[in-house]
Amino acid sequence: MTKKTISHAMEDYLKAVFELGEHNIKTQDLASALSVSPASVTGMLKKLSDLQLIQYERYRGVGLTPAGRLVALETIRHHRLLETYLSQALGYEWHEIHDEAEKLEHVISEDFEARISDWLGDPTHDPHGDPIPRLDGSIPASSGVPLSEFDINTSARITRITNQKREVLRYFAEHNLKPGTLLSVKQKAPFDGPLTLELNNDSLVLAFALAQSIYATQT
Amino acid sequence: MTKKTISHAMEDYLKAVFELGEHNIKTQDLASALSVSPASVTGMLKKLSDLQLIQYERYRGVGLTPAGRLVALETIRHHRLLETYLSQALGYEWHEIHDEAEKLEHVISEDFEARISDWLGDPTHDPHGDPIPRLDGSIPASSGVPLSEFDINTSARITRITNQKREVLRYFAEHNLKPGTLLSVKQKAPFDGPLTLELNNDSLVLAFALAQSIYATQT
DNA sequence: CCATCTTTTTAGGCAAGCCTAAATTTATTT
DNA sequence: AAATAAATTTAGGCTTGCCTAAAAAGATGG
Repeated sequence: MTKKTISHAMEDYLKAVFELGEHNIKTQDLASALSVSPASVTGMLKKLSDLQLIQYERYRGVGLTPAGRLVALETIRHHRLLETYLSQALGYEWHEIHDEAEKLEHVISEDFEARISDWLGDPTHDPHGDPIPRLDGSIPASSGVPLSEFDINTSARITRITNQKREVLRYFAEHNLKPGTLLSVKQKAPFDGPLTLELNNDSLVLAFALAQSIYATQT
Repeated sequence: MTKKTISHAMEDYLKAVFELGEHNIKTQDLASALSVSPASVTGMLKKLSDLQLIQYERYRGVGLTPAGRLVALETIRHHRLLETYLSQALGYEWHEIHDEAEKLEHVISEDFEARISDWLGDPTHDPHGDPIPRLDGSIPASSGVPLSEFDINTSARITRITNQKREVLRYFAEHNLKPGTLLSVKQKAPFDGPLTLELNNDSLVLAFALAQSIYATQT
């Protein structure tokens, strides 16, 4: 069991491959996901391939090996546990947690990970509703469909927010659009137009694209 | 106010200069403190000097500028707040906190720092009794003299442990030799020989060198 | 005061990760 | 099927932070 050294940059690449779909990921997708040039991606892919963390044939896409998948999941587990901890233990606002977690995720020990998971009661989902991978690499189930797909006049409970943009998250937070919140879809304008929601005894009009990033289950 | 970028390595160098006494620090001292070659130290000193963080003339010693001192204190503040937080919020054992804090100190945001300081009630000293520098760069006062200097049959309260070695800290922790603990010095063998202490209704014989790293005030 | 010893610096290198510019390969269009 | 376009890789460079080996400066003792 020779545990190779995996750099922070490598963790970021593996995480990005996972988040882009695990298989058949293209150089350019990684480049833009990581804000790095395509040439840099090629270089790193070679290293990751040598370490057997990805499957890579030049000019074809790239995919995670089981070992690489585990590293990605471990990193994501760190990230989501940290987000949850920052939010619950230190009172971070919901839209502020991402950047701090992004820096800490590469640095914390397994011991730290275990302690915050324990403190939190081994949560299965983070404040955005994203599932927190388990130590064995399995992923807790998530429920819900995008709000944009709901029928008119149905009540729903938000389960997950997939939008990552700071400003959008801040806006969502302001309007209490976060996991757990109850609402109902009042109107849907045609041709993928805005939805009119009712929540907090108030009504809110939401762009279609934003409604696509809010998942909910019918109640 | 052009805030230059200061790398983690630079923070470590500045912290080391501070901890070695702030002024007249020699290349070799830094090299061994940082487990790095003397040549590497020279290289880094040049960079820090260009950034006006240290005063440096080749072949002479090195000292901190006011700006460098602030960076060092900021880093130490992070470290000691983290040690305190890990210990109090996450139940870390007293001897386990150093390594984790060492990694986190370079990564946390000012916001994180403020939040844990607040959670802790703005503590002035960390679990080892080391003072936590304030935001303005001032350093809370510490009291106590080494146990080795106490007279026989005096009672004392431990205020600080300056020993850094993991195994020693573990040993101290086992015997409850930590800040706050009450004890009395029963015997002192001559020629800097071991001290016999009484604490926890038990007696303990302690090497002179170890007693030098335990500070206490008379009670 | 000079020869030796120690400390420090210079010189030259290496690995990570990134870059741009120039091939090269694959994909698409006509 | 060629021509063009797009994606990817190669080539060559840069910075950071470390290294070793050799040169230079400073300290010391006879």
